[in-house]
Amino acid sequence: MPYVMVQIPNSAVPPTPPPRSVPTSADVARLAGVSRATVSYVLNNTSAVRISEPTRRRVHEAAKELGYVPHAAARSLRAGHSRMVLMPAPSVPIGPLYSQFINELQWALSRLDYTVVQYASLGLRGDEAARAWAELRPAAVLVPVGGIGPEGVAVLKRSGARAVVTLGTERIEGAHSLLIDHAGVGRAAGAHLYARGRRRIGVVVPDEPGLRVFSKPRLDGVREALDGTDASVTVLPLAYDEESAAGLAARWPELGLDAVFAFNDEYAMLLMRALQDAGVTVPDDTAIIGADDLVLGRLLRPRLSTVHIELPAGRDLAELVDRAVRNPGAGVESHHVHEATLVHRDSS
Amino acid sequence: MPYVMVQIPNSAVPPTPPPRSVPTSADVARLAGVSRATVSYVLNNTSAVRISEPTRRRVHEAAKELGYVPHAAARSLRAGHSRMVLMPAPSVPIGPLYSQFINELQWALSRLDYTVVQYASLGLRGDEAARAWAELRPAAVLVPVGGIGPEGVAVLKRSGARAVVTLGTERIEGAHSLLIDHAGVGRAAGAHLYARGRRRIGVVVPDEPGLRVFSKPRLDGVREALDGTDASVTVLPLAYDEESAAGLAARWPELGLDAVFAFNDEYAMLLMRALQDAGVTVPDDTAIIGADDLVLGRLLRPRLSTVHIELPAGRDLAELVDRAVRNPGAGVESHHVHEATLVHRDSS
DNA sequence: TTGAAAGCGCTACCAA
DNA sequence: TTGGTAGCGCTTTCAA
Repeated sequence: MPYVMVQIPNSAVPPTPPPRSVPTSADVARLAGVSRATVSYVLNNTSAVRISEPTRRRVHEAAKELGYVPHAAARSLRAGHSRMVLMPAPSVPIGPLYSQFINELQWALSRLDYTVVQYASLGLRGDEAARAWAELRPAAVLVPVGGIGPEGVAVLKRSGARAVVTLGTERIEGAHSLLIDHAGVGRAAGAHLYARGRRRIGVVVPDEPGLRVFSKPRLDGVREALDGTDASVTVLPLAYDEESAAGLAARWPELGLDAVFAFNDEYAMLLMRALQDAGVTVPDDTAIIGADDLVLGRLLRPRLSTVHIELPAGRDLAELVDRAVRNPGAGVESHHVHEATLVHRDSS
Repeated sequence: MPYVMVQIPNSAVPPTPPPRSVPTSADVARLAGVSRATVSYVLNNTSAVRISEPTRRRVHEAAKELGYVPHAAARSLRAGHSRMVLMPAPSVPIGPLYSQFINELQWALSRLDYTVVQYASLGLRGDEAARAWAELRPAAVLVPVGGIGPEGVAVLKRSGARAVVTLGTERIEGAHSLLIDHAGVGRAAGAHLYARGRRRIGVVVPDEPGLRVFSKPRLDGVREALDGTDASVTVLPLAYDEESAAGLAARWPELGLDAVFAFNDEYAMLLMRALQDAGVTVPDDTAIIGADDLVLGRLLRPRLSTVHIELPAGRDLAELVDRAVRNPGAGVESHHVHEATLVHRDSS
């Protein structure tokens, strides 16, 4: 273990106070001298029923004294539904762009009074994951990318999910789909490099399998843009470490590339450094373009060209979810996220 | 809205198949022609009871046909406990170091058959957050940093949490505490800069309030290391954008600093670029050191000195949680995470 | 204004 | 080997 015990041997601590069991609303009722119904009315501010002020006070005091906290599972079991929005937790560290987006989204959903929960379904494949999510009976499920198919959507809907929203490159049957145009990112990059006179174009594809969902359509986009031209596309596998980058840079002369689309700005930075260390001049020998328009791209020299992609605003997506939850009967919608736009700086 | 509807107007879709209600184990029992008890035995592989093979088959088939998925809330209500480990979702994009750590941890806990859930408690302050978490009746709660106090821990324990583990700079009464030595990071940086002959030392403190929990102890560490010496410490507030960095760099001559500890590698990169653009030479005019030992530090020129900090391995932490859950009566433990170690490269 | 009681879906005890 | 059933904690209808 990389750490070291430092304090409080087990025996030095009073063996936990009398393992008094968790207080329930019945306990509160007993202590306040009222019925469980009254407790529920008071604590939920039920407007259909008027409770006298003294009673209210007694209930609140009893609840506070016992440290009563309602039991969400019991409540939603009784209610027959929950206000939980479930998202699978990303299984690989996703970049700052998506972290930011997820935060915004969580914030917006909280404002709409949803309980947002990221569920780690690491081992699970396809439908297994959907089933695991369904066990929690969420009101809505928001799948960032490629983690679900039509059968998964069906499982969730059958078990009461009022909305399934996917966020990715393709439309999923039965789900609201937000289509992010990753292919468009590749197209923009490819077209730009071509327009700048480049013809032998490399495309970085991260080794990280979790990034495949992004890298595949981006690569396809480059191919599309260059299809029917005299330009060639070379796939360049790359791990996110110096050795891998140096290895790639060492092969640069034999590859004979005059441009590279580096998947995103972070990989672009990695590769650009390795190329520069190997004596390749950017952009004269080889042009480089990244994607995602991160801050770090502006800090590089030469400044990094990139493809900016607009993710849906957290608020808008939260509203889509809310609409879908409130009106699950309505048809499924598909939206296209704004197009990718090219940001030309000095590296291309 | 930054996106555009593209397909399937509401009216073009069959208004969702008859909103058949969610199948329960009773439905499965009915279809299979057995009792609910038998269904439960079969689906849970209850070993204390032997069910005939034909019956098992009938139950499994019925379950599959109905698309039955058990209801987690009902189950844990009945069981009186859950295997949920709850972590608050970070409210600001936390760096790659912590993302990586959280992933590892989730993986390790999944292996131990826990359901790991990140809960977004964005609006909530202090005890409110603890109460919200307690409503879910998690078996354990893992609070990455400064998001809980002793009262919060008490609330959670009262409502059945068998373990509360904190991960931060200080020990919290009643919780298992993993102490990460952020002050040690600052101390290492400060001592290093002093040893390199620097005396007028700046310390970057990010404007981002969510990073305060890290930046405060790191700053304190620098002060500790320099206390009683002839060196001075200057606090440098900085936002993570180019303008803020350029503004700071413009004031550099009047600040007269010969070294700066830049909070972490990302802020170091930002500041280093701004300083270089302003004509400040690194490390001759001003030494820079970062922290967290990210890949990007090795990609800068000069290569960035940094402070490496070893986070607990996900597996070890998962085992600590498991131990605590299985034996909640035992005393609370505090552990020190490994010390910060200095990585000297070219920027200092 | 308050209380009694049913029932959400599930599991586990006890009987058959 | 299988079924009946109580009860987990909560809300809500109906009566008092």
